[in-house]
Amino acid sequence: MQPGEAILALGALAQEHRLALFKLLVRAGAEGLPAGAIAAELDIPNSSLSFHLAQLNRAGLINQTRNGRSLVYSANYAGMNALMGYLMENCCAGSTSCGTEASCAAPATSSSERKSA
Amino acid sequence: MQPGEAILALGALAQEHRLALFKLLVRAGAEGLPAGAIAAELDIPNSSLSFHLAQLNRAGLINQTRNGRSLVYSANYAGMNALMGYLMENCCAGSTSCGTEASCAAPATSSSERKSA
DNA sequence: CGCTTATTTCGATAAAACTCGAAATTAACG
DNA sequence: CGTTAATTTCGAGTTTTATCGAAATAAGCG
Repeated sequence: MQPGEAILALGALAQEHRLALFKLLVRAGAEGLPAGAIAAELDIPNSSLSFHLAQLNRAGLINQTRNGRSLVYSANYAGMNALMGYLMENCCAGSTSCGTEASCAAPATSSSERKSA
Repeated sequence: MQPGEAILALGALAQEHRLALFKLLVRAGAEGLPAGAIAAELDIPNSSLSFHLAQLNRAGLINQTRNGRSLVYSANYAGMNALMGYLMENCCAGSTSCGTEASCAAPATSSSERKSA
């Protein structure tokens, strides 16, 4: 993951309605929810919701599929996990004493990401 | 963690310079780095850096201590982990089949959850 | 096929965030 | 205690982001 992608994802989540929306989809699981149901649940005008859905989608945090007339959105767990890994990579510069101190609790996979992941 | 806190933290990280700054501190580990060294490393004017440091500090993502004349900043790993846990809490509404599918890979500890799931 | 419904795009407005030089502050050092 | 070094606050200009109604699009349904 590159800095620009992480900023896109973080910025997508750093907004009241979008955070509520993402967490709603996280709770909903793989089935996801149609846009209309989300708008009703969050009490947001359709046009505003569409804007926010586009942001989350562009950031790779949600997926879109069609079911009949409805567009169904679901959380992209892989994207989320990639983001979290990126934030903690190279924690403490990989020092071994770090993970043992309840810091760097995240998986210190480091894995030296390829540039073109 | 409450939504407002999460938004503050996510917004703090959703910015080019602040993300670079945070990751710099994550790499630096518990020792941290003085403000001046950070400004030099990131090539940001002192006044701009101060603005960004304040944002990260307010979001609970970094700590500040004094060492001689320098103010030393370090990553707050606990704050970071709290944020990541919040984002994935109630993943798939707690269904057991979820964690096994490479979704919800984050620890579904739901440790500090109160009643309000 | 046309009709219906779900969702997105457009446009204008309002609000918030970023930048950075200069001045002010703060604390250590001699 | 004055001086100096490190950092923050202030102010003004620029850029980005959020909001939402109305109109347009797209796709299923009968």
